[in-house]
Amino acid sequence: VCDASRLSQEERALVLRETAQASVIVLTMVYQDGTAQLNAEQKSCPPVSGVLVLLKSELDAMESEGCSAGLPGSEGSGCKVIFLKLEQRPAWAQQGYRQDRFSKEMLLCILGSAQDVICFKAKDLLCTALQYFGKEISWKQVALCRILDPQIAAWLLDPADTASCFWDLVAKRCKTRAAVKPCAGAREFEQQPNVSGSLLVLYRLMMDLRASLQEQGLWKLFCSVELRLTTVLAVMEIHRIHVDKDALEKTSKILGMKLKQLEQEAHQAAGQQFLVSSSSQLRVVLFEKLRLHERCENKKLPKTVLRQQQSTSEATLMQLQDLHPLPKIILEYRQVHKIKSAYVDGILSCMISPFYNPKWGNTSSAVTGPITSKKPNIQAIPRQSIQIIKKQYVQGKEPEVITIHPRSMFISEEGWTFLAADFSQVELRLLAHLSSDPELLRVFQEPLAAGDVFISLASQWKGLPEGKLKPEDREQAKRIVYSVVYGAGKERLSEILGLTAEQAGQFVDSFLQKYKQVRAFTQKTIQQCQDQGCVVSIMGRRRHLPHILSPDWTLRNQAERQAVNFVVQGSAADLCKMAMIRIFSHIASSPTLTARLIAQIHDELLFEVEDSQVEEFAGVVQTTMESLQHIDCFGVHLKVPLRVMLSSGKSWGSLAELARPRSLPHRL
DNA sequence: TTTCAGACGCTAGG
DNA sequence: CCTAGCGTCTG
Repeated sequence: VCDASRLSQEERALVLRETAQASVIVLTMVYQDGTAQLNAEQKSCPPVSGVLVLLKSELDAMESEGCSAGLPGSEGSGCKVIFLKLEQRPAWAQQGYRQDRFSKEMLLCILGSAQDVICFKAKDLLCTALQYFGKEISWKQVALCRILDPQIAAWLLDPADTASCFWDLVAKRCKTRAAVKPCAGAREFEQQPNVSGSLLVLYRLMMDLRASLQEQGLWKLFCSVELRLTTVLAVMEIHRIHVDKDALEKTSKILGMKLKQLEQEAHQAAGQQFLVSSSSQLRVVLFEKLRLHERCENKKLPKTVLRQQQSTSEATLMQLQDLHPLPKIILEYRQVHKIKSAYVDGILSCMISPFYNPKWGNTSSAVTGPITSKKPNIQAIPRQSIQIIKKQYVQGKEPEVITIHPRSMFISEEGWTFLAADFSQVELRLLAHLSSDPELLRVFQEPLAAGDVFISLASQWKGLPEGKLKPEDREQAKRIVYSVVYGAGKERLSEILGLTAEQAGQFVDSFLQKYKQVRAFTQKTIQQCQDQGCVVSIMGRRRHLPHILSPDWTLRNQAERQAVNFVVQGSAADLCKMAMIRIFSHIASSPTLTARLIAQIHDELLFEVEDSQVEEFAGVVQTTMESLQHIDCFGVHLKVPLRVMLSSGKSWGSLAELARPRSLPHRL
């Protein structure tokens, strides 16, 4: 290993030339505690010390076949390992800029081109690199980079096996492993300080994974979706969102007071002290002390899944609220408590600097394929605001009503605007496409599709004109549709709808009667899963469901629902990922556009756009997203058009719908 | 006796 | 159906 800081000017130039010409580059980050990205799962991420770069100038087929002796220490010809020191220094201390500059130059050389690079946990590396570059280099300069990440490759091969550490992956996926380390256990090998040897193993691992991906026809999906998404996510993660910290702190206090007040009310209603947030204590009060369940024997109260006890869930409390004041109080308590703990205090604890900036992590490893957000979970921040009535104890003052909306705490920067683009009813549209149900297709294909889909669906289903429908009809139609999409049974639906299982079952039946092909699609999917052991999404993503043939009725039924659910949800995830990539590329290749992707809330993309570019960019987003009806390279041709709703505003909580540009008619 | 990880319950999002 | 995350309760 050669330390870049010890190289002479001439040697550095040579290394840069070699980098540009290298056939393969393998990278890993090294942390200040001496561990690397390849070491076992680290809980806390220690500060970065640098990057190890392995340059491989010639791609010898022999080696990847496993024919060479290939002991980790004795790299064959054409290999060079360089250590790049990466240290964040305060701006005033940038004196050692020479070495600094070389590291940056080198990294840019590696990440700025489109050559193949291999890195385990590529997104982390990209994030640190981007942060290291700071403002000197625009993210657009690394927008084209392609980092092959074995973790993602393995996940694509089998989404079920949870993200394992590097050495587990090697053990599981490396066919040439025997040649690499004849008898040593992974642990022992891991202890070895020979990181450059590990880099060679990393290279082999990726080659083997590539072979598996190619065998299974997943290579294209890997390269043109997952790989490119890594960059999109890294750039998104670097961007910081402005949060109104003062307002958050203020609401935290208000909510705290409200909780105390509700707690007292609950104690009073119950006639005793108890821990309101504890479901087990609440169970005792509701069913042993007050015996409320005896007063509603006609209704079936839900039980907890594992212990078959009386549940205290929302569904139960809703049914009990006419019998006693307590359930209502608990419901409100829980709602307020949830908002306070997860979305106000939770966000506050995620903020780093005293002023603002929440950071959001993003992993690409969930079973169904969608991206998920963490710390805070931006995807689960309540859509609607809640009303809080603050009692005034000062004489003569009216009770004050306060609205609390966690989303409105997210504010755009000065001179910038939030733009949200929402794929309307993607899942339902996909269901229409996948099932080819004529009635369902008609809902979307008719020119009147400009209206509310659920209203037309409800009217079609119930045989009533749209004007005669009540809002409940729409809501019911929506819930039934999604429970069918999600594969929920009638028991589950009855809970959601607050009806008996029989009634719910009737609804589902009458729905499936009207849309016959939907049931056919469900059965076809299950059949396919039974035949092949897996189901496939619209762009070729797979999920293996071994339980589909299980003799256990519960397991098999679950697998059947998962199969159907995966095809619809997984395909929706595909479309959203594709949308992110396309829009990202568009911005990256535009010299003027500066819009940044901030968050993805499943079927909604949230951008921060310079005020002057909102109109132009809105057009780009809409055309790009709606054009995903046809994705030629994946053979995707949806039978229904895709619709995108746009809205914009200065805060995430107050977005106003944007008029649809004239140039984009409702239908082509 | 105290502490802490893991199981369980609930609910926000889609 | 599948996420994340907060809170109790248990051993």
